[in-house]
Amino acid sequence: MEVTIADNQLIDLQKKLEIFFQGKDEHHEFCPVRDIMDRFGDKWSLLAILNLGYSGKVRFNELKGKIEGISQRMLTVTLRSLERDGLITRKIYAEVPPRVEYELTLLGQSLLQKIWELAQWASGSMEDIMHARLEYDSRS
Amino acid sequence: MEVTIADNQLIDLQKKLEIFFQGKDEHHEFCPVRDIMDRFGDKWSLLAILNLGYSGKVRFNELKGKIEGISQRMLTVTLRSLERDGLITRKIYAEVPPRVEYELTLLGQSLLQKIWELAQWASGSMEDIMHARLEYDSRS
DNA sequence: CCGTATCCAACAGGATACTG
DNA sequence: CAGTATCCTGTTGGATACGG
Repeated sequence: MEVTIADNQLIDLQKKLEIFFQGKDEHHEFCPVRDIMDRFGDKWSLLAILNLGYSGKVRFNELKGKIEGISQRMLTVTLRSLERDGLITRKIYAEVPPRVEYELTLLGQSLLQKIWELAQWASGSMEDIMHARLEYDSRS
Repeated sequence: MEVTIADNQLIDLQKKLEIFFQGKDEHHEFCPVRDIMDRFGDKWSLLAILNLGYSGKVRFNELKGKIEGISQRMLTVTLRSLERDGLITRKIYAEVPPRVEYELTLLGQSLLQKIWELAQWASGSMEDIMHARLEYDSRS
């Protein structure tokens, strides 16, 4: 029986998952995963982090211009949440008019790395997914 | 001026982001990222994929038992969406009582790999995040 | 310029009851 | 067993107006 590289990778991953699953309390929430989504499973966090990674240090309205379609309210909410989790810093300059600059922390940069990899996956898999959808929709 | 490894990695990533951002149409949605979230940004998809990766081939109610708190309706909805995107397969056995088995496709396994890496990040960063939160909350 | 406050609509998703 | 169908609630996030 032939075993492909993909097979080996899956088996490898399954072992890791086994350890991961067994590590959790039987009646406790499966936290790390839930926590990922709570961090950037919303509508704007991912885009905010990507733009901050791309632009470096950015002012509020500058960022607002870069994230197409975001409202003032949601940008504030999103940035506050990221700041609270230590993913970005917020620097206020006591000028008139006021200037506020946002920037990724080291922790934020490490998350950006992961998000980037995920974006790569999405980019590379888009075609497969679209094809699968067309087929699925044509069957029903 | 000293340049750390982290600095280099960030600069590297910024270059990649630059290419990525410039590649998109100026007035077009930033798709790959949005698409990621549409794929598993909901409440249950991630957990479903992780459990399918862990268990291999699973029946409906078996999976329902593994994903704590999910309703019958949401499991159906989640699985249908994953199936539509070609991430899992659904095999119906014409028996009485009926048996339906779900399994990750190769595409699904490749996503699982990415999710696993993300879960690792979340696991490793949890402490930092919690610390940041405590500090943030104490300041306000 | 950089927010906050308030109100409101849309939608995700839970509870329950019913079927092939 | 493996789902639908229906109803209903809570939360997300958009629009708008106002404040430091």
